[in-house]
Amino acid sequence: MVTRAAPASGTRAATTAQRLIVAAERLFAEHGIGAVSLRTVMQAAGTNVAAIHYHFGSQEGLLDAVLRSRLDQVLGERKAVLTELPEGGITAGDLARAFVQPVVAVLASGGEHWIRLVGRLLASGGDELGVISESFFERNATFVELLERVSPGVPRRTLNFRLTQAMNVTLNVLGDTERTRRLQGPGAATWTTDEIVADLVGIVASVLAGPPAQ
Amino acid sequence: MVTRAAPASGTRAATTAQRLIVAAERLFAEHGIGAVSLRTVMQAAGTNVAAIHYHFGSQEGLLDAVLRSRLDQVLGERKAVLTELPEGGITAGDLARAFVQPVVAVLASGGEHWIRLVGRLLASGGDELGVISESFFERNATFVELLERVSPGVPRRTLNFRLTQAMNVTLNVLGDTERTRRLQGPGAATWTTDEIVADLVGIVASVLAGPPAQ
DNA sequence: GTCTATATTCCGATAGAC
DNA sequence: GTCTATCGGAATATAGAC
Repeated sequence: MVTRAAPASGTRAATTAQRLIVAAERLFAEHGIGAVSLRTVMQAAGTNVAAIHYHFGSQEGLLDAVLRSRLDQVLGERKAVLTELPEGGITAGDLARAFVQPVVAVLASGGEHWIRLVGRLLASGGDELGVISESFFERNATFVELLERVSPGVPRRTLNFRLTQAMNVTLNVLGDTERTRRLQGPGAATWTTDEIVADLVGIVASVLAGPPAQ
Repeated sequence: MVTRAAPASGTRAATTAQRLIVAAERLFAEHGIGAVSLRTVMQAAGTNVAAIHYHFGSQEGLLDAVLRSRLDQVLGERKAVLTELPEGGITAGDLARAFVQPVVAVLASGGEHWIRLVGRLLASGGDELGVISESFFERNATFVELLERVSPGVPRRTLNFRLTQAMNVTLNVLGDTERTRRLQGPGAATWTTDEIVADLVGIVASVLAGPPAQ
């Protein structure tokens, strides 16, 4: 039932709880939460049904553990990136890079499935995001303040709206880079992840800066 | 098994097949496809399990029928909107309005659940989109050509990328307007749908026009 | 902590009466 | 076309041995 913290680096073998989280992360991302049975997770993790109930209590507890497993990394990266921004003269491009970077960091550390899962939950509209929702999405206060400097006079409601959709786009793109490539046509097969990130930052900068004058 | 066309307007009562589609559309949108059992759908539609198998053959056939149920409307609206665009001097704002309008039309005719469902499937990354995928997303050829006039010199891959994300944002916003309001803070409770659409068009125009100069 | 065995409920799909 | 009844299997969850 109790969710343990990640072990110190250098630990030899993955514990049963860790293997369950890794397996659930992938299966939830690929097939959706409701479509994955505990038996499937248990089988992928090489253990038995009782282990899931012992460690996480229920299906919901398992999802919660999966979401928490990379939350600290994102929040820490977000905080670090914000303090590194210069005091004045921030452009929309600067903000876009700072906004996308924490998710890129998760991707680089093998968290593509986590990103896709969170993107799925964001698109689902339900309250399954649980822990994630408040600490990850709604608490964008610092970003909103910085965004106000870039776009003075724009109502706060609109700035929040742009931030929400910037996050939506970021998760949708980075949550499945292979599909992102596939959707852009046959010529995009050699698109590197760095190039995708660069184009993504461009879109996020567009969203944050607001519509062009007509 | 056979999916019938929508009845002529003026038909008095909804058929069993129609009630099943309506119920499945809502349940799939709210809880995800994999999380909805045929028994839940059957109960919401006020019929029995055998009816679903009789009309749609299987769970997959039911999803297919739900997706098709509003596809013609979107495709027709898309075609109409494109032919109404002026020959020359198109702005990114013009394109954004033309891009969003068909989805707004679906929303206005009670299709919010359908939009949310399609948005869910787009975020899921699987191939469950089936019929929708080719005719709705990938065949953006006309839009890409128009976009090339607005943004000359930009690689086609990037234009496709922008269109994909424009659709992602559109579905995410219009698929749950109540949540869109909620996410923008307590002050947004009185946001009308028309105001949301106006801000959405602004974001889509930003995405289509590309990042601002820095 | 990890396993097997099991209790109980629910699932998709079909058969057959009407 | 619509219903009841039912089959075979899979689901969550727990009990209890080790």
